[in-house]
This record gives sequence, structure tokens and C-alpha cells, in this order.
Amino acid sequence: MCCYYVVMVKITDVAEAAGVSPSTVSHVLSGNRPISEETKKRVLNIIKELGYTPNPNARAMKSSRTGIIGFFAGDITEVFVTEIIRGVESVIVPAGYHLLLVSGSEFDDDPRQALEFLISRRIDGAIISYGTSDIKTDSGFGNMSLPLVFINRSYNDVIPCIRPDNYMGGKVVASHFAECGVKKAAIIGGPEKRQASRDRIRGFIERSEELGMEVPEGCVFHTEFTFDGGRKAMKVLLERGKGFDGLFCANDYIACGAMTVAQEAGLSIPDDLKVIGFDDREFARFWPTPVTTMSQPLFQMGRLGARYLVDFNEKEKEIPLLTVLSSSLIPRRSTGF
Amino acid sequence: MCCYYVVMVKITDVAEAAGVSPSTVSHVLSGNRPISEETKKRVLNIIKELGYTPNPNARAMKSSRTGIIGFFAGDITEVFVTEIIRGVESVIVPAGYHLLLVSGSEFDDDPRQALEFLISRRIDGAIISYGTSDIKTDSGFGNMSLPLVFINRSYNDVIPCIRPDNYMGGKVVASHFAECGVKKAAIIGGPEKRQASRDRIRGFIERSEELGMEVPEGCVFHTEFTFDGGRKAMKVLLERGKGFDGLFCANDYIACGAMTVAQEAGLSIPDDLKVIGFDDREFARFWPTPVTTMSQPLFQMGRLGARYLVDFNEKEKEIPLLTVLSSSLIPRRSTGF
DNA sequence: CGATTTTGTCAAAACGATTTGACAATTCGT
DNA sequence: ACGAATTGTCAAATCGTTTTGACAAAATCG
Repeated sequence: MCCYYVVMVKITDVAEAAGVSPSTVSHVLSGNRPISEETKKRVLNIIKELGYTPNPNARAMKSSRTGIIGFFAGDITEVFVTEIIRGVESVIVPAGYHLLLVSGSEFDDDPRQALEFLISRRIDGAIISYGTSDIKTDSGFGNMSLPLVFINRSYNDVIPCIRPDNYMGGKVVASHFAECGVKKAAIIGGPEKRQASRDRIRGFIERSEELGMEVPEGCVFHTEFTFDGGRKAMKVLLERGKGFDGLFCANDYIACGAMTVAQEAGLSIPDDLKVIGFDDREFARFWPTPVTTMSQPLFQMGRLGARYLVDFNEKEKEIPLLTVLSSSLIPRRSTGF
Repeated sequence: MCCYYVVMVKITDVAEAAGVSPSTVSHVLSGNRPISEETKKRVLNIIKELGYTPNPNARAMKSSRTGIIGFFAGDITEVFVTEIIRGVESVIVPAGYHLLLVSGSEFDDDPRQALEFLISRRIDGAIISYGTSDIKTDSGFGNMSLPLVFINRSYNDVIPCIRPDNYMGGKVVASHFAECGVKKAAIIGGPEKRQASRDRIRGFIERSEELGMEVPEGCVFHTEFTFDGGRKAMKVLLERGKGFDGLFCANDYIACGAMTVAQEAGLSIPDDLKVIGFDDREFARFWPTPVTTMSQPLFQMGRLGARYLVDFNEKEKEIPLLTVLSSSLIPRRSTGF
């Protein structure tokens, strides 16, 4: 035996058991037409007793609503994505929707194809959380409109997008450094083409200037968003022998790589050097020297995206094109906490 | 504008454009009845041109097959689960199935309720990857059977389960220690009630005895599967005075916690002490001293579970009750690599 | 060459729900 | 107390497929 046995009871079963017509049962459920208190009670009891749930496929045929929200994840193994999914679920499950998941790896990282796979299922809306955006929206125009929300990266000015405020995040980091007594700060950013990294750095530098904190000449690096990227950049930074007592890294991988190199070189963190990362990765919390970092509003972005879709479906509420949520600082040992 | 516009073309549109009846179009697609080569070509062209995909809801009504596989994840943010999901997707997407995701947090961690939420969608099968199993299978018996597969933890002898071979994994770890010249080994296990931890330890000890490697009296600990658990256990272990040159930890969190304490106490890894973890967590790779660990066959378990479900649906192939896959050792710096 | 089988197509009947039109029975307004 | 509105219910149509029965035309067989 390998199965879970399920009886699928249908509306006619309920109707028969209650001695009414199927349409009456439907009306009881939808409240579309007035039903006598007595019949209503009888029908509801039988529904409960028999464990009846309307067949969503049949329902979808009439209403052309499936109650399914699609989720396209560039890389499902990325923790960011799963936090977002949790946020999405926290809204749609109570609202009775289901989540259909597709990840990029199955579609040669072609989000367009993946989206079409979701659409073939007649979803009611989709959330797209993908690194490099490449989806064309100007092809095909017809009688069915599908609401879409990008999370974490915008596509263009046509499709709504929810993302964290990286620019402001950079400012918060700079303020924290100033409070910790940092005088001169170095920066190791991510790849130069990555908007998120650029915004973080821009915010950091602007606030630094406002607060009179120096970012010395030649102390801004760009590297991969990885541990090894952080190691390499830090090595160069130390060779040049600049005098900086603060290091802002565009994410936690870089921060940990850089910290490892610094400590190998005999620097003490946070005494000789204060370090801040970004993203609040799991390992930042229990790294030998726990890393101060900026936590992203992942769950909230998921929640909000889902809310947008559900409200669009049920109340035809328009979705704002850009929503920016703020990140929050988590002080840890690497800046003296 | 916030929408992706989609035309949903139906079988009658295709039929009309091709000058045939809807049933002919259906037969072209299914190959159920012979169709002349000429008509077939014409219909297929029109299908392509119009971008027709059959409405899965309508299809499900006739066939009572939805082409949806449910996935119940205890905790979707757990990386293990997402690797498994990738494996599942790698099988079901090419087979034309979609993945419906539900995670435990939305259902007060009641898998039963979550499963029912999935079933209400009329899924064709489900994969359950959950920590503590609590699903009753003996309630309800009817005309629809739903194939189920547990991954990573068995429920009972009634529902098929796929899991890694923790016992053998423990043996592999012991062999590796012996090769590295470890003479006396300590063990920090997970909570004593956790079968996975018990199996790993049992395998380790058995193989140790076979190879003449000692596990001294009082050198087997149990703690939480966390970084702090590892720290605490290691502190006690060191206070008691060492006398062991190898440390086997039941997972990577414990290993990193223990290593941190050991290094703070002045021990050099791997020179004074060799450490092995379990699970190959992301951080084990770039921990300041990279951790030797056992990598779990997560992707493969997902693949296999999905394969079982698809084959059950399409070929009525029975699913074996227990499938055990082997883990593999990843040597790193913490054992001298 | 007549009988049977195969080929190619279509019309009609499901699948399980929701919605609409119809129609009694009641209640309401004046 | 009489027409109008409301209440309560049902039968029938519909959503977009797949499947089955029917039936001609062509191919095959003895």
C-alpha cells in the first residue's frame, strides 16, 4: 500500500443528502441568493459531515479564476527567495490561494519561458524574483490580463516592482560607523554593474561626507559577491597599506572573506578595524566574529507582493509601479557590539 | 499598466481556423484516433500559430488528472528542502507537471492540514519533506488514491520514504579519520531522540571499532543541532581534559561551534585536532578553517521521489516502501586537506 | 466482387461547478 | 385587500476539454 485514500465528494452528493438541488448548495456557499435559515443549516452540516470541498477545476471553468498564484524564482536554493516565498504564503494561503512554483534552472534561466509555463496553468497572477531581468511584455495582447509583480529587481517602468532601499541602507551603515568612531572607511563593493551594490555604495559615501567621515582615495573596490572576492579585495587593500579603521562590504560573503584575511594579517576586529556587511546571511550571526549587517525586508516584500496580487484580483485595486522598503541594521561584534 | 496580456485561445478557435471539428483537434493532439496526414499538419500549424495550449482545468475535469504534484515543506527556508525541490522540478517539469508548494509555517506545523489544503486542489501526488512526522493515513478510504512520498524521514511502514544512509555515512567518516591518522575520537551528536544523529554515531562507532580507533569513555556528547550547541559541548569536552585527536560532529553547525571554541582555546586545526561535520552546509566550505563534511544526496532524493510519483501516475508502477541513498565525503582543511 | 475491416471525421455526452431565468410562496406597501 | 416586491428553490445552460458512438469512404480479405 502506498497511497493516501481520499473520497472526493461532489456538489450533487451534498445536494442529494440534503434533499435539495445542486444550485441551492451552491447558493448556500456563495450567498448569492437568499436561502432559508433551515436549509442553510442542513446543507452546511452535510458539507461538513461529508468533507465537501468544491472542485477547483470545475470552479475555474466557470469563473476563469484558478486561485493559483505563480512564483518564478531565479534560484530557489537562494535563501532570499525562500524568505520571500514565506511572505507570499502568509498572505495567499489564508486567502485560499495556492502557490505554483517554478525555478529558473529548469528553463535555461529564461524567465520568459518559465512564465509561459506558469501561464499555461491559467494562474491568477505571478511574482517574479529573478536576478537578471529579461522578460518582454510587449508581445501578445488579448482578452486576459495577468497581474505581475517583480520582487528585488525591477524590469522596467511597466511592471510593478518591490525592492529594498539600498541607497538608504548605505546611509544607515555610514551613520553606524560614525557612531562607532570610525574616521576613515574603505569599501568593497560587488560587481560594478550591479545596481544594488552601486546604490549601497552611493548612499554610504553621501552620508559619510555629510558626517565628515573620510573615504580615502583608492579605497573603493569592486569584486564578486563571494567569500573569495572579499579575500582578494582585502589582500590588495592591505598591501596598499592605507589607514582606514572601518570597512563597508556590499554583502556578507565579501565581509567574511575580508575579515578572515584581516585577522590572518594580525588585525583585531573590532578593535583595529570595524566591519559591516549586508543582507544578514545566516552565517553572519555565528561567524567567529559575528558580523554587523543590514537585514533585508524579504518577508515583507513577499507579503506585499502577494497582497497586491490578491487585491488586484478581488478588488481590482491598481498596483503601484514602484514600492521601496527599508532595511534595518543589526549590530554585532564586528563593530563592537 | 501593470499586466502581462495573454490571449487564451481554445480548441474551438483552432478547430474553426483549421476547418475541422474540435474533436479532430483533440485527436490530433492525443493520437487517439487516426487522422490524415494532411489534416494533422494543418491543425498542428494552426496550433503553433495561435499558441494554443489546452486549458488544464477543462482537461482535469474529464481525466481527473490535474498534472500537479504537491510539495509539503516543513520549513521552506531550510536549504535542504530547496535542493530537494530542485531535484523534484528536474523531473516533473520536463514531464509537463507543475509544482504546488505549501510550507508548514502556514499550518501551525500541522502536516495533515497542509496535505488537505493540497488535496483540495486535486493534486496527482505529493512529496512530503518534514521534520517531525505526524500524518495519519488510516482515516478516509474512497475512490481516489493519492500517491505520497516522504523524503528525509519516514512516517511508518505504510508510506514510501526516501532517505540518506546516515549509518553508512558515519562509517565513512570513521574510515576517513583512520586514514588521517586519528587514534582517539570524540563525538558531539545531535539530540538523542533524533534518529539521523543516532544512526550517524552508530555507524561511526562500529567502524571505529573495526579499525581499532578508540572512542574514549565519556567522549560522546549530545546537544542541539546548532552552533551554540557545538560551542557548549566543546567547552565541556575540553574542561574534562582532551586526549582525543579527532572530533566527529553530527552536523556542520555543531562542528563550526566546536571548532571556534577549540581554536579560542589555542588548539590548532587540523594539527592538534581533526574535525568532521555533516550535511555540507554552505558555510562549511568557506569557514576560516574549511570543514570536512558529508554531503547529502538531496537533489537525487528529490529526483527519485518525483520519478516515483510520475511513474506511478503514468505507468501504475508501484513505489518501493524504503529507498536509501548514500552520502559522500568532502575532504577539506579541517582534516588536513 | 461482396463482406469486413480500417481510416477519417463529426456530433453529442460527459466532467463538476456557477449562474441565470423561471416560478411559486410569502411579505410588504398603500 | 390587491398589485408589487421579496424570498426560496429548481432546472437548464455554460465553462473547455476528452471520449464515445455513428457513419461515410477507402482499403483489405477470402
